[in-house]
This record gives sequence, C-alpha cells and structure tokens, in this order.
Amino acid sequence: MPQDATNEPDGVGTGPPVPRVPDPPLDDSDYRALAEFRHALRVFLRFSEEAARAESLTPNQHQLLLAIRASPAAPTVTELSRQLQLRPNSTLELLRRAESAGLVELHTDETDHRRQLASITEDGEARLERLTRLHRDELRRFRSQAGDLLDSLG
Amino acid sequence: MPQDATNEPDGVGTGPPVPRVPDPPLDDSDYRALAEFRHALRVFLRFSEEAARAESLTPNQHQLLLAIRASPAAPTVTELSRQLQLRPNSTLELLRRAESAGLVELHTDETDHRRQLASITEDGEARLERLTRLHRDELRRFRSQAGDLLDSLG
DNA sequence: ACCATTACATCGTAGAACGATGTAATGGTG
DNA sequence: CACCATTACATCGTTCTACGATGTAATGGT
Repeated sequence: MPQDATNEPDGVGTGPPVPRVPDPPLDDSDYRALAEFRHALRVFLRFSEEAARAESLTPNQHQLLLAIRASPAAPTVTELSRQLQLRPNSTLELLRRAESAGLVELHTDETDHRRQLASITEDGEARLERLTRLHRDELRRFRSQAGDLLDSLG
Repeated sequence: MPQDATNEPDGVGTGPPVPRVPDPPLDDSDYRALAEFRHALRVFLRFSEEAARAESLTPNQHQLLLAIRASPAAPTVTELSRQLQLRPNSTLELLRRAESAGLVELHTDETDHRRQLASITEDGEARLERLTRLHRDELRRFRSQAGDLLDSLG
C-alpha cells in the first residue's frame, strides 16, 4: 500500500518553477545586486553554521530545535517537515539523530498512534537559547544588507 | 610544502562564534519570529532549488554562474570561494563539474600561471538569465515577509 | 638563487537528504 | 461495523558533494 505517491515536501506554494518569463530586461547591476544578496545570505548561513557547530549541533539540528521550540504544541513529523522543507523521512532521520544526541524526545501521540510528537529537552533548549542570542546581531546586519540589495532590484 | 594551513573560507567577518552573550531575554514571540524567518528562507531556497533543477542545474551551479556573471572580470577560484563561502578545493570541484556540463570555461591566467580564470558559456548565461527572471518575483515576496519578521525582532 | 607564500590539484571519507518501498493506524462510507 | 483509501511514520540503499589532508607548481620579495 504505497501512500506518499510523490513524497514531495508539503509545500506552501504549489508549483514554483512555472516557466512564465516576465518581460523586464536584466542588466549588469541586476546581476550584481543578486550576487551580493546571495553572498550576504551565504555569509549569514556560514555564521549560523559555525555558531551551531560551537554548540556541537549541526545546522539542521539547530533549525529543528528552533522549529520545535517555536511550535505552540509538540509538533508531529509531518508538521516539522513543512517547517523545515524536508521530506518526511529526512525529518524523521534528523529527529532520530537529535534524539540520540539528547536534544529532543519523541513520543507516540496517545490519541493517534500513527503520530510521533517531538519535544525539546532541557539541554536542547539551553543550547538553542545561547544560539538564538548570538543570532540576533548577525540577523540585524543581514537585514540591513539584504534589504538594501533587494530594494535595488525594484 | 603545506600552505593553506587552515583551509578556512576567506571569510568576511573574522571570528563569528564569539561566545559573548548579550543580555535581553527571549520570549515565545522571539522564537516564533525567528522560526518564521527561517521558514520563509527555506521556502525561498526550495523555490530556487526547484527553479535551478528545472534548468538542469544544481543550486550551487546556479550560484556559481551568478557569481561569475556578476563579476567585473573573469574571477579566480579563490575569488569565487569568497563569494560562495566554500573552501577553494570545493569551489574547484564545483567548477570542474560545471565545466563538464558546458556551463563555464576555465583558462589559465596568462600573467599568473597559478591562477585559473572562470568564464560563463553562452549556454550557461542563457540558463542563468531565465533563472534570474524567475527569481525576481519570489525575491520580492521573500523581501516583504522576511523584512516584517526581522523587524519584529527589534 | 632562496624560500615563504599563494594558488590550485587530488584523493579518500563522511554525512545527510532523498527515492523507493513497506507497514500500522485512522476515518469515512454504505 | 466490515471495507478501503488515506495518513503517518519506518527502513534501506544510493548518491552527491563539501570537506580535510595533503601535495605540487608558480610567484615575489630580499
């Protein structure tokens, strides 16, 4: 009994790569702005990765903790898949590794035995808090850079 | 003769994960805003990945093409490493794969035989242009979402 | 000429996301 | 309340790529 026929991540937008081609021409300055935006993004992500690593976390473990912590109730694997834009099986594997690392706990939902509810451990939350503090400044920096660059794209 | 003692990516900031811990407390709304920002970012990156794949490119090949196209002159491997925040050897491997795919060309710099200068092929540029057009709308969307979310962080 | 430095080259490895596939639990339907 | 489509997770093998470690050629200063 196959089920997840496509195994696509439950996306927010349904079909992104529609090949409709808008008109406006692209000049060098457009490419430069785009490239600078991507560079700023990569610098931010590098920072985030190094910060996570300093807490002995992988970048995705960090994101996982954040997603769980920000959730109003203990989220299911499927909900986390949406948030993290990963396939459900990948999310589960990520959860298992995080569980082994003592960062999260998984419990079967009592009212629906198909579901696994994820919660964050004390240790996981402590690491997340430190990471989050470190991210605030860097995010401010990214915000101003990226904002300017994207504005220059019209 | 070892040389690249650290093999670190020539970063913009020198030492990101300094464990100074700023004061302000974090509440649920901070975590929610952060998580939503990350979600918006992941949706954007997913979009970008799918768009690249629709042009038979990997996400990094797309970024590579953009970096070369945006460069005022044919960039070296080291310069691209900076832009893409990758280790030089990873950048070279990325370039070689892109070269095999007919997207870029590599030529030894005539004035400095250590350097390899990267240029984009006609086909590479055509694919990049289509991709870039597709990205404009999505970037606008991301800009407004991310802007609001980051503003709510103070 | 000498040597430190720069810039690329090669290779083996590991980690993780994925596709394919399978199984258990649920819920609507007649 | 049997039936079956759907939902939700589980498992496994594969693949792809960024990386560390290491090496070599070219350059530039003294």
